[in-house]
Amino acid sequence: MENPELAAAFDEVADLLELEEANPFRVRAYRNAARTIRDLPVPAAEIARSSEQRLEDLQGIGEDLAGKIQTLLKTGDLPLRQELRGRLPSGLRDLLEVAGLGPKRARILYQQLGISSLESLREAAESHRIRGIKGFGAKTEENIIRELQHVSKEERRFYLADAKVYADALLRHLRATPGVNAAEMAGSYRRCKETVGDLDLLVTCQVAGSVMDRLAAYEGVAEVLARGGTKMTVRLKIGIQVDLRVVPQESYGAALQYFTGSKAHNIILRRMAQEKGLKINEYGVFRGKRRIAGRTEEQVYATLGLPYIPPELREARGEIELAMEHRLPHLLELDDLRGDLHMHTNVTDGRASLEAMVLAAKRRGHKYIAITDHSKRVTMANGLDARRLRAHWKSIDELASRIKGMTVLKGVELDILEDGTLDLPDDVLAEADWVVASIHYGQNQPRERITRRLLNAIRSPYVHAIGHPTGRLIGKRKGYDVDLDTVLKAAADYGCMMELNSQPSRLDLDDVALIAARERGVSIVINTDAHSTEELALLEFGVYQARRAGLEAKNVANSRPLAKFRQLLKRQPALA
DNA sequence: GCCGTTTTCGGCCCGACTGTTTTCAGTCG
Repeated sequence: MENPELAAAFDEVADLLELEEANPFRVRAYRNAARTIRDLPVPAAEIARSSEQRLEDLQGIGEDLAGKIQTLLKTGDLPLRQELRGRLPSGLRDLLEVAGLGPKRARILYQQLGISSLESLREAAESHRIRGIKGFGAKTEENIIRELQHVSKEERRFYLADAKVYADALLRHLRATPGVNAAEMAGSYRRCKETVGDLDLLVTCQVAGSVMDRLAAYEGVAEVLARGGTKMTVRLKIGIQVDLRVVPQESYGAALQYFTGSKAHNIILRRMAQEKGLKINEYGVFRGKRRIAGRTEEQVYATLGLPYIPPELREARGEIELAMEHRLPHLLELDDLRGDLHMHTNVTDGRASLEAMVLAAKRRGHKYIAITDHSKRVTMANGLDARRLRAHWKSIDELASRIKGMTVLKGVELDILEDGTLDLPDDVLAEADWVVASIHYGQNQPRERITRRLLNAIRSPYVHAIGHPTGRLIGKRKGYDVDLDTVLKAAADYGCMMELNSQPSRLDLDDVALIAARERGVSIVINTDAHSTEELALLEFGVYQARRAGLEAKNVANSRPLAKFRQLLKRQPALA
C-alpha cells in the first residue's frame, strides 16, 4: 500500500470520527498522521520494514497509529474504519465535500432529514425542506444548491503528484521483469496534466505474457478487467485504472507517441502524414506496407519534417504550427529554478522550524528563498501582527547571516482583506524584502469586488507577487469569480508577479491562465507554498504546469540569479 | 491519539465572519 492510500484511510477515519462528534483532538491526530504520511519522501512501507527507522519516530505517529499503519500495510484495511463505516451511511462523508457544510451540519441533516448522499441533499434543498431545520435558513439552502454544482460527481481523478506515486511504484515493479526492455507511462500522465483519470502503460519486451502475469501479480492490483494478446486492463486498489499495451521494440516510439496523445494532437499529425502519402499508427509510420519509422518518437516526428515536441505541449494548441516553423519554446526545466519564494514555518501554520526550512532549502540547492509566514488576518494559522512579524524577521536575519551560499529573504504572505485593504501597514511592509499577497477570506464575493481587491494589491508598491491568484482547489473549489484578464493586465503594467503555486491541489495559476500571463508579459514566480521541509520538493509539479503553458526560463522570475531577480521587484517609494 | 513531561495525564493555535438568531453555533485554512 502506498502513502496516499494510507493517508486516505486516516483521512476517512478522521471524517467519520468527526461526523460522530468524537474528541476533536483525536480527529486532529488522524489528520496530522495523514498529512505526515502524504508528505513522506519515502514509502511508509519502507520505514515499517526498516530496522533502522521506526514509524513512531515520524511526526504525529505514536504507538497506536504506527500499529494501525502496520495493520493497513498487512491487511489492506483497518478494523476501526470498518466499524465507523458500519455506523454511518457511506454517502454521508460526501456531504463534507460541499463547501459550507461541516461535520456538525452534515450530521444534523442526516439525523433530521435522513440525508445521507449528495443526491438526497439536492432533493431536500430543492424542495425547500432544509430551511425548516433550526439553524438553517433560505440562504443556507441556496448556498447548498449552488455549491453542489461544484462538487465533482465525475469519475474519480487523481492529482498528478498522487498518481506519480502509483505510477513510479508500478514502473519499478514492471521494469524488474526479466525480458522487459522499456516501460513508460503515456497518456495524460506523461503530458503532466494536473489530474489523471487513468494510467496508460507501455511496455516493450520479448514475451507479452510474462509482463501481463507480472502486472496481474502486482500487489496494488485489485482486479483484472480485461486481458488479451497485447493489451490488458486492471484496476488498482486505490481506484486507478491501468491500461497496459505491450509493443515490439521497433514500434516503441510510435506507440509512445500514439498513446501519449492528446487525441487532438494526433489527429493533426495523422492528417499531415496522409498529405505526404504516409500513414501513422501505433506501430509506426508507413509508406505503403513499409515501415519507415517507429523505434523512437523523434523518428516519428522527423518523418513529418517536425522536431520533437515535448509531451506537455501536445494539446493541439498551436504547438504543431510552432514546430513547423522551428519556433518551439525551450521549455523551463526544474534545474533552471534558483529559488523558492513562498514557504511557511512553525511560527505560523508550517510544521518545520525556520532553521529546518532554511537548511532543507539549502540542501535542495536553492540560491535564494523567502520565508513568507501568514499575516495576522489568518488567525487559524496563528498569523503574525507587526510586532511578531518584526521579531520573526529578526530571527531570519540572524539565521541568514550564518548561512553561506544562499540568501534568505524576509518575507510575508500578506492577506488581502475583504474590503480590499492589506493586512499590515505600509511602514511594516516597507521593511520586507518580499511580499506575496493572497486572498484567503471573502472568497465568495462578487466578481467586481474580488477583482478590485486584487487590483488594490497589485497597485501597492509593497506587493511583489500575488499568491495562488485564483484560489482554486482542484476538484474541490472553483476559485474566486475574478476578471483575470484585467488582473493580468494590471500585473504587467505595475510589474507585479503572478505566482504559480506548486501545491498539487492548487497549481494556481492553471496552464490556460499562465499562457495568458505569458502573452501579457507578466513575470511568473513558481513557488511551493511549502508547509514542511518535504513540500519543498513540490516545485517539480509547478515546473510541469509551467511547461504545459510553454513557459521558458526567461518568463519565470525565480530562474534568474538573485541580483537579476531583484531588478524585477517594484521600486518602493521612499518613506516620508 | 500524540506529546512531553511535573513519568501518568492534561493540553492540544486561535479569532473573524456568516447566517442564523436575538446571543451564538458552525465553518474557514
